[in-house]
This record gives sequence, C-alpha cells and structure tokens, in this order.
Amino acid sequence: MPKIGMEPKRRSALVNAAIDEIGEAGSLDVTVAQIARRAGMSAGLAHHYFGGKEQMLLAAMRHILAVFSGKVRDGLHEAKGPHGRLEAVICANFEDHVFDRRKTSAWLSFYAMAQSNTKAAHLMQIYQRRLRSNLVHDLRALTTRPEEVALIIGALIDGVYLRAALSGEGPHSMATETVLNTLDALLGDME
Amino acid sequence: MPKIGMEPKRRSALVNAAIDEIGEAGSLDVTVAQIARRAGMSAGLAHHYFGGKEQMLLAAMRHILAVFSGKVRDGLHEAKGPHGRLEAVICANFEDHVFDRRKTSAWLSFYAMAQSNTKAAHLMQIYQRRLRSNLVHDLRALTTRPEEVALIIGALIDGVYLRAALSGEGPHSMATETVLNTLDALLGDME
Amino acid sequence: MPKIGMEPKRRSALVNAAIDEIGEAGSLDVTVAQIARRAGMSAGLAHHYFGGKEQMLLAAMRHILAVFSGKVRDGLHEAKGPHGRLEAVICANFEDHVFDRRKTSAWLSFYAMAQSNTKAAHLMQIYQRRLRSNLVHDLRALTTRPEEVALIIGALIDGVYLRAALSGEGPHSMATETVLNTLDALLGDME
Amino acid sequence: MPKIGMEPKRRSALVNAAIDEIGEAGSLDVTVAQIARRAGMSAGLAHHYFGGKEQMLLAAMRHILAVFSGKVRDGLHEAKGPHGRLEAVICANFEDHVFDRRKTSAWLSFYAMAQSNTKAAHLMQIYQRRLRSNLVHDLRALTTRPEEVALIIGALIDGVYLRAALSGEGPHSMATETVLNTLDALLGDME
DNA sequence: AATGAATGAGGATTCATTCAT
DNA sequence: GATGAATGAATCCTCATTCAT
Repeated sequence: MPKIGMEPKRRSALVNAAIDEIGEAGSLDVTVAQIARRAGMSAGLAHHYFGGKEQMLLAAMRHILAVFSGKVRDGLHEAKGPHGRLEAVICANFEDHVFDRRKTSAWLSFYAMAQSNTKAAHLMQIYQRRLRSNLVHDLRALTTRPEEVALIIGALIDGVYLRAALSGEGPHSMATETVLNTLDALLGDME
Repeated sequence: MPKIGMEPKRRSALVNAAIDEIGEAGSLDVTVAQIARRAGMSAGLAHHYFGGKEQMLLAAMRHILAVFSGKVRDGLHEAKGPHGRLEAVICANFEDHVFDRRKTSAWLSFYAMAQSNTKAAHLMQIYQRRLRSNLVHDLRALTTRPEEVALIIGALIDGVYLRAALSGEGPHSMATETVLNTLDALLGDME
Repeated sequence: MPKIGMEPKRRSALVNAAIDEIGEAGSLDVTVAQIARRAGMSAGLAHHYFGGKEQMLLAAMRHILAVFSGKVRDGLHEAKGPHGRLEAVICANFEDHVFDRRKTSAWLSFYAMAQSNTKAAHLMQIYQRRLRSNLVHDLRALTTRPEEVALIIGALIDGVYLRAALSGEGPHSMATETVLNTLDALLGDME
Repeated sequence: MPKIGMEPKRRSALVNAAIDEIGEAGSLDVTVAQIARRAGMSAGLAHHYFGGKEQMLLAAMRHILAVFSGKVRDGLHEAKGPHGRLEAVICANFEDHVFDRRKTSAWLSFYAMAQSNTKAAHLMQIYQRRLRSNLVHDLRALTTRPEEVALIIGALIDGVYLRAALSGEGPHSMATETVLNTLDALLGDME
C-alpha cells in the first residue's frame, strides 16, 4: 500500500472528505476521525499530513475558494463586454458545482469560523476583495457609481447564497436571475 | 434565600450572558460554565433552569429575534405610508441595538447553528417569513412585483448584515442607506 | 458524596498518590488516570483541581520539599550549638520519612524534571539555597571557610542521596555517619 | 547505494544524535523521529539498526560510559604514584568532554532512567563499581579506611556532577578542586 | 539498505450533565 | 433554590513501530 507520492492524494482526499462531512453535519463540530474515516485512512495519518484539525479545515476552506475562483476565471474568459462579464461573475457564484448542498453548508460554517479564526477571516477577506474587484472593474463602464453598485451586488450575492444554504434547496436559476435583475435595475436607475 | 420570582431573572441573565459570551467568542463553542459564571451563578443552576445547553442557546436566539421583532413593530407604529413603513422595517434591521458587535456575532453563529439544529432552523424561518410578510405587505402598494422585490430586499438585508458581522465594524448608516437606495432603484425601475 | 470543602482533601490525596505512583514507576511517565485512580477519583476531577498534569507534579514536588523543610526546622529547634545544628540538618536529610523508597525515587525524577521545566528548576534552587544557607550559618563559628565546606557537604548530601535512590536500599545510619565523618574531617583539617 | 560498512556509522550517528537531543531537551521525552532526523536518516532506519527506542537509549548511555572509561584509563596511564592516580581519576570525571552541557544533561536523564529500566540500572552499577574499585585500589596505600573514603569521594563526585548538571554551568576547575581538597582533608584526618 | 506511508494504542484535556447536600 | 463535587464520554493529538516498495 505505501506507495510513493501519496501526500497530495491524501491531502486532497481529506479536504474533500472534510467538506462533505461538514456539509452533511451542517456544522464544524466534526471529528478528525470522521473525516479521516471518510477519506479512507486513520486519524493519525490525517494529523500527519495536516498537523492538526484547524489546518485541515482551513485547507478545505481554501479549496472551496480556489474552485470557485477557477469558475469565475473560466466564466470571465468566455464572456464578452462589461455586462457579459458581470453576468459571468454572478453566474459563477451560483453554478451547480458551487451550489451543491454540501458545499453551501460547509461554506456557511466557514463564515461562522471566520469570526473566531484569524486565518479563516483572512481567507474570507481575500474572497470578498476579489469579488468586489471583479465587479468594480466592469461596472466602471456601465455606471458612475461602480463602488456602490459593487457593494450592493456583492452583499446581495452573499445574502442569496446564505438563504440558499439555510433553506437547503438550490434554486439556482432563480438566484441568478434575482441578482441579475437587481443589477439591471440599479444600472438603469443610476445611469 | 429562596426568593420568589427568581426564575425569570435567572433565565434572563443567562440568556444575556449567553449572547455576550457567544458574541465575544465569535462561536458557539462556549461552555455552560462560562455562561453561568458570567450570569453570576453555577453551571448546575443553569441546567436547572434550561434543562440543557441547547435549550439555553435556543432561548438566546429567540430573545434576539424577539428584541428585533419588537423594534420592527415599534418602527411600524410610528411610520406613515407604505414607503415610510418599508423604511422603518429596513432601519429596524440596522439599529444600534441590533447592530451591536456582540449581537451580530451571535447572530451569525445562530445562522450556522440553524443548519444542524431543527429548532434553530425553525426560528430562522419564522424570522424570515415575518420579514418577508412585512415587506410584501407594503410593497403591494408600490410595485407590481412585490414578491420579487421582497425577496431581493430580504436577501440584501441578510447579506449586508452578514458582511457587517464578519468585518466587525458597524457601518450602520451606510448599511441602511445602501438597502434603501436599492429599494428605490427597484421601485423606480419596476414601476 | 459531594460534601463541601473537598478541595484540600482531594489535592492532598492527589499529591500523595502522585508521589507514590512516580516512586513506584521510578519515572515521571505516569498517567493522570493512574494517579487519580490511586487517589480514588476520576481523571477529570484531578484536572479540575490542578488544571493539568504539570501543575500536579509540581505540587507533589513542592510537597516533598515542604515536608523536608519541616523536618529540618524541627531538628534545628531541638539542636544546641553550631555543631549540633549541623548534625541536625544533615540528619534531617536522611530521616526515615524522607528516605522512604518512594520518596527518593520521586525525588530523583524531579531532579531530572528540573532540567526541562523552569518551575521545577526554581523549586530545586530554593531547596539548595536553603540548605546552603543553613550550613553556612553554623559553619561560620567552626571554620574559616564556611562557604567551601558548605559546598562540599551540600554536594555530598546530594551524592549520597542520589546513590541511595539508585540502589534502592536505604542505608540511613550509614549515610548520616558518612556525611558527619566528612564534616568533622573537613573541620579538623581546615581549622 | 547499499554501501558496505554503513552500519557502524549509522549506529554511531544515532547514538550521538540521541545524546545531543536528550541533552538539548533535558529529558528522555525525545522522539525517535527527532533523533533519526538529527542523525540524517529516517525513523524506520533507526529502528532497523537498534530494534527499538529503548535499545537506542541504552546504546547512548553505554557510549557515554565508554568515553568516560576511556578518559579514566588514559589518565591512569600517565599518572604516577597512588595520589597522582587518584587525582587522575577525579579529574577524568570533570574533563571538558565529559562536562559538556549536553552530556551532563543526558547523564542526569539516564540516572532517572536507571530507576525504571533494569538494563540501565545495570550499566550504572558497572560504572559505580569501576569508579569505586579504582578509588579503593589507590587509597589502600594512603589510608587505613580505603572503603570509607572511596564511598565518600564517589558520592561527592556524583553530587558535584549532579549540581553541575542542574545549574547548567560547568565550573570544571572548581569541581575538581573541591573534590581534591576533600580527599586531602580526609586523608590527613584519617591517617 | 532505506524510505515514507500507515496504523493504533494511549494519554491529556474538556465539558455537559447529574447529584448529594 | 442553589452549589460545588463528581463523572465519563468524547476528542485531539503523539509516537513507536511495522511494512510495502
């Protein structure tokens, strides 16, 4: 069994297991043993690879953010024009992969974690800044108050996501449409 | 020593202590002993009055919602006209008392709790429905799509609150204005 | 069972149990559970009263030193004249109570502990300084080099004790005589 | 890759690493992994060569004793006359190499180990007997009570060493002189 | 020979909860 | 009513040791 180059695989398996476990439990009160078992290894090995529970959770959080960032980047590549790019960013937030029950649930738990964990808070900040920066960049061409609209759209995305996470359903299309409509309303009004 | 009418005082003290403790810790990982000590009594007594930690936390959550509901009701009493009433509801969400650092922090923790605790989820639902109902009621007079606008405004309130809770600051006026502006943009556009 | 004022009794029982357990094991590799069981309580309670293993061990060390100090004080009270007092100090180091197998064994373990634990090192220093101070005080009347003789006698006491601890036997009288004879030889020579 | 004659080098490296690690930590609570890493190999290989942690520690202890014995032997070769030989033995105990901070620290830890480990105890016995035998042999020509003086000098050496190990300083010359002076006092007195 | 993977037992610590007084 | 005593289960983490390659 002990092949070489296991570390990346193990780490990846643990990260996914952590997200799933947290998602299912709906809370961070998940034991290392549970995660490790789901990832098919002993708790000791999990510690060996991550050094501790906290770092494992942070890695999971980082992974969620990385996947999400990738989606946004992909979406932006294909989009054309400022409005198209805004749509792409918003859609990326509500894509099926991101909107998976387990992911949203884990996400909300990480939100809570960010309140007591400095590193988690830092990760959230990075995500929020990146989102804001993307939005502002394309809003400049469409409105005289890009900052304000970005603030609203950003908060709205979070709010819609939050409600989805809580309700447990995943009204993907509805969510996207809701935000897009608001965007257009704001653009139309502030023009 | 066995004074009469101690129970309400004890319960109230515990609820407040729980909110403060959770708020300070930024998480629900708070011990019964801590809460009880802050409330000036033994952990055993806390159990006596609430029967368990979970019920104590739920009582704390209920209390936050109750205080908030009271604020909304007060605001609605003084407000005039549909738009004025909408303003009142929104303002109530960002009042100083509600927007206190500790309260927002506890609130976000309860959000997370609602994912794994059915009763907590139920309380959140009640709050969301009441908010929605208030919004829809007054939006009927101002737009042809009251449901949709209510959805957006509701999500926006949550999103703004969420960000405030995370950032730790309390940009009260900004928050209120942001939501109000969006409301007007939506009304203007959808009329 | 839960009577009031249990704390001192529990702490005392734990300290004694710790000394016995360490003495029997011949090492500090003793579990809190073992100590607690010997003291007739749960491991949780042991933590409740001491806050941790280290503090429990330090309390045990302190207790050994305190008992020993008491013996020295008692001996000095009854002794007469400088030489009599010196004899009393030396005898106190090899009294039966102090020379009990378990105590010596624990003592040697604490010596080792003092190398990695600052607080333990501090306790050892206090003991050594007190011994030295006692010796020097009475040697002043008997020799022109009290400091030097005190150094030798102090080291000799430690050495004899160390060997006794290692050998497991307790040649009380021999030990005492050995040190006393050396003292007299030094005094006779240095006069 | 499988070089010939690697075993002695590996074993030696591990023994030295163990002594250093124990010396630095000031305790036997040192992991095999730490020792192996310091010796530049994997923990698995360390096991391969020694069969277990205990045997590795015993080998380290044996090594310290062997180095020390060599020093004594060398000293005795060059010394002349009974008194000169006694001086040589005493000096060998406080030579720089032996008196190195790390070595003394490890030594004290091994003392503690001898209480719970039969093999370690046996090694200590061998050392003490050899020291005693050396001392008695030369004391015969100088005093009528060689056994008693040997006992005192032996215990004094241990005591001085113990204090040096604890204090962390290495007052080499002082230590040597202290013991030598005592020796002369005893010889002068008991003649 | 040598490594890194892997395990599993064991230990300190925490804490909700119960209970005698 | 109120307390502090007490427990025991649960959890994180460490580490010696084994093993496939």
